[in-house]
Amino acid sequence: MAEKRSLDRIDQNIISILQKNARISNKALAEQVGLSASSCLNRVRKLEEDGCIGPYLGHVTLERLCRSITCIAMVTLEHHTQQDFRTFEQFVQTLPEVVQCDTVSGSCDFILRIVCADMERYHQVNELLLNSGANVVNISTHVVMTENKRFQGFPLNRLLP
Amino acid sequence: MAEKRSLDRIDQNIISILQKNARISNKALAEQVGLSASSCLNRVRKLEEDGCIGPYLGHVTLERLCRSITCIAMVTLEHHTQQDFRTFEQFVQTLPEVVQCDTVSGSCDFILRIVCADMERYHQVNELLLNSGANVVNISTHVVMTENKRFQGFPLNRLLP
DNA sequence: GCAGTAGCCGAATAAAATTCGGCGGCTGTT
DNA sequence: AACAGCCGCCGAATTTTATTCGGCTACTGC
Repeated sequence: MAEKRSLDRIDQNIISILQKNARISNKALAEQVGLSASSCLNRVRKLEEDGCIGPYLGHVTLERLCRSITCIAMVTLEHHTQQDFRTFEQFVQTLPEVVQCDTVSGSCDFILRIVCADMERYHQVNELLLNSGANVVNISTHVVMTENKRFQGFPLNRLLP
Repeated sequence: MAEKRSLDRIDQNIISILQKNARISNKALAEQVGLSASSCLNRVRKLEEDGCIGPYLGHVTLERLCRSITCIAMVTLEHHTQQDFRTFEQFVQTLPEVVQCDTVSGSCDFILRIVCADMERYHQVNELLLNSGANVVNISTHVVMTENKRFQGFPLNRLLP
C-alpha cells in the first residue's frame, strides 16, 4: 500500500484549487489559502515532489478541432495468467488511441477508453488488441454518444478526512 | 455539429504542449513554438476563447492522499424515453462521486466512473442512482483494481490532419 | 532551559506576463 | 498598379509574478 501523505487544511486547499485550476498564479493561490507567496510556493513544490499533485493537463475540446469517435471497450482474456495480464498492460501503453486502461473485477478483465479518428481506425486498433499476444478472447465495444459529465477532478470534499 | 476551428501548425503545437503541461510559462511555450511571447499569448487566449483548450486541471494522485475505491458502472434504463435520459443525465451531475458519465450505444445506456471513500458509500450512490426517477433497471459494477494507463490527453498526432 | 528543526514572513531580486505602438504582408477595390 | 484596411507579428516598456534568502517564532527532544 502506498504511504499516505499527511495533509493539513492548507495543503488540502492547495490541492483542491490546483486540481480545478492548474494555471492559477502562485500569488493568487497564496491569497486564497491564506499564506505568503513564498510559503505557498514551498508547499506546492513539496506536494509535487511527494507525488500528491501533478502533472497539469490542459483539457482539449476535441469536437471543436476535428472529427473523432470515442469507444469504451471491455476486454476479456482467455487465461488469467500474470504473464498475459502483463503482456496486455504493456501493449496498451504502445497504442496512443488507448487513452485510459483499467484492470477491473467483474465480467471482463480490462476496460479501455479509446479515441480514434474514425471507425475504420477503431477496427484496426481492435485487431491490434486481439493480436496483442495476451490471448484476448473478447472485446465488447460501447460507442460514446454523448459525454454527459466530464472528469473535472476528484470529489476531495467527500474523500479527504 | 460543432463548427471546427481551423488551426495552423503553430496552434496545433500550442494545444499539444498545453494539453501535456498546463503550467508551462508563456515564455517557454513561445520559444517552443517559435513565436514571440506576445504573439503566443494572443494565440493562447484566442484558443481559450474559442473553447479549444481549457480548463486546466491538476492531476491529484488520490492513493497518495487517502483511501478510496473507483468503480465503473454500466447503467441501463427501462424505457428509452428522452425524458428518462434527461432525468438521469441531470441526476448524475448532482453526485460528486460520479466523476464521469457517458451515454453509450450497446448493451447498456450509460457508463459511469464513480470514486468513493469506501464500498459502503458506493452502495449508497448505487441506491441513489436506482432511485433517480429515471427508471434504472440495472447497474452492473466493475471495481477498478489497477489504473494501468491514466488519461494524459488525446492522441492529437493521430487525430489532427 | 537550550539546541535543533520546521515553517512562516517580508524584502530584494530575477523572471515572466501584459500592454501597446509600429511594421510588413495580404486582400480586395479603384 | 496603387492604395486602404486588416491581421498577425515583433520588441520595448511596464506591470505583475516568481523565486531566493535571511531572520523570526514555535515546537521537539534532550
